[in-house]
Amino acid sequence: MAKVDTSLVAHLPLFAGMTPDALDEILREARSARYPRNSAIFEQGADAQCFFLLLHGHVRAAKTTPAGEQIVVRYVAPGETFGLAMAIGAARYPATAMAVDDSVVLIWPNSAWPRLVERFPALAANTLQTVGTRLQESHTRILEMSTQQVEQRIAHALLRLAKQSGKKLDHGIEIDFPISRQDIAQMTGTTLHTVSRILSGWESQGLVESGRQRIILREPHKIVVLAERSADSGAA
Amino acid sequence: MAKVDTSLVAHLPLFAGMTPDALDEILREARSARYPRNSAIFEQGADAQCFFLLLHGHVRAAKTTPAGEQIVVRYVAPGETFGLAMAIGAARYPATAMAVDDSVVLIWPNSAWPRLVERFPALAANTLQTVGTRLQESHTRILEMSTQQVEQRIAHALLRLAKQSGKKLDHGIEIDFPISRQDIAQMTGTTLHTVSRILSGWESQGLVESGRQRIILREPHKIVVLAERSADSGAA
DNA sequence: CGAGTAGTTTGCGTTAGCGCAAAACGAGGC
DNA sequence: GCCTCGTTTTGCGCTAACGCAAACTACTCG
Repeated sequence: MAKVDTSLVAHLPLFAGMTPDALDEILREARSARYPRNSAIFEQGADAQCFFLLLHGHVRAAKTTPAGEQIVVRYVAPGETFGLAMAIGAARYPATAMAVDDSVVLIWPNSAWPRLVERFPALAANTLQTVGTRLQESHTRILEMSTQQVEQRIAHALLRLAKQSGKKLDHGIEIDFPISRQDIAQMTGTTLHTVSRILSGWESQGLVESGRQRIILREPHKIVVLAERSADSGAA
Repeated sequence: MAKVDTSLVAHLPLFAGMTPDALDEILREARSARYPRNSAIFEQGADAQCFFLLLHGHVRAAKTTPAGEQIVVRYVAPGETFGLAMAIGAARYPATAMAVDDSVVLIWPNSAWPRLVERFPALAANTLQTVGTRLQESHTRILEMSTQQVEQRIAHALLRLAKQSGKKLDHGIEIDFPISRQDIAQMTGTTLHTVSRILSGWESQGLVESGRQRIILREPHKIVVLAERSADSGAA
């Protein structure tokens, strides 16, 4: 098994406040794996046997209803953990994780978690912080879904993606992984039709440039205005 | 300051796996306080200086938009913690907490948290579990808001409240604290008008009995059916 | 290079649920 | 016992967004 270079991950929040030795010891318990684009990393409902740290690529976590409808829980960016079912006391994965781009991950067996936490309590504290942050983001999303209309929710979603995984171009910010209208719909609680209509509208106003699984924000500032305007303030 | 009886709280998930001595030491750092009905415990945006454990009563955590709209994040039941801003790395409270019934809480200064966690790592692990559970519930709520219609969401919300804070009566289950149509609307992402219409409908079918800030589920089983039926299956 | 497939756009009819407004109700205070 | 105020109910019109269907586009694979 190839050794993981500690310098690549030392700065991550997960490892905040740890000595190089500690980090080394933690990394020794992990193996790494590569998942090609569109391959599943784990399935919702499966026994949770590992937890993951994304090194390269992008992963989509999605939840499916009994009726087969899906929502996107989040997109995982490099440096973030996912599949923490065991840390939060779940025996099964509550969502499906799929690589949306060729991805490289570190994998720890869940059996290592209790031992690591005992030896390095900072691990639990750091994880608590990230889970807490996600909880807050979740609440923000609920607030948006309750109070804003679709156009604003889409604006917020794209801005968040741009912030998390945006690649600066000279003519705007490109979202750095393949994402479909359907995906955006599943992030915002709407339909791909409505997303398509709204993006078409924005495109004709020069706010975005978009194509097949590809979105470039050309006028991020104007999209911020869209996102923040309150329900009543109308169009031109 | 009155000493807190350890036997009342020893069984709580927060203190799982702790010795009586440890528990005693933790409780020594807390003070208790009483909040009358409809009084605020902390306000969204205020400096987070304490965290809380609810002993008696019920507390509503709500988030407000800049425009003044509110959503209910959750209702806190006795035995649950709230106001954990610091544990999850936030300097300010992300929501407002208000006692919906006369309530008694334990209060720790945030300054005690790092020390307690260092001395009792199980505290961080236990908190991680509860925060993780809340995160999952949050995701479930997003899933519901995205895929279900209002009637089903209300059904789910009431069933959850009944499970968490239901009082068994011989003719049904009563939700054990004052809750208005507006509150339910803010839990489900709809308006008090729509909630009122739907509850009226249920009342005339004998599914619930409800009045001013008071709801009794008369036919919980039939409400479960409502909650679970998929979008297409129509009415009689 | 050509067929097939997955993603996107767009038109059109429908509707769930909103928003306003007004009336009815009920609990608590004086 | 009467008045007041907050909650609930209900009618009515409206519209944002859905859902279906069909056309269009652009990768991918053979």
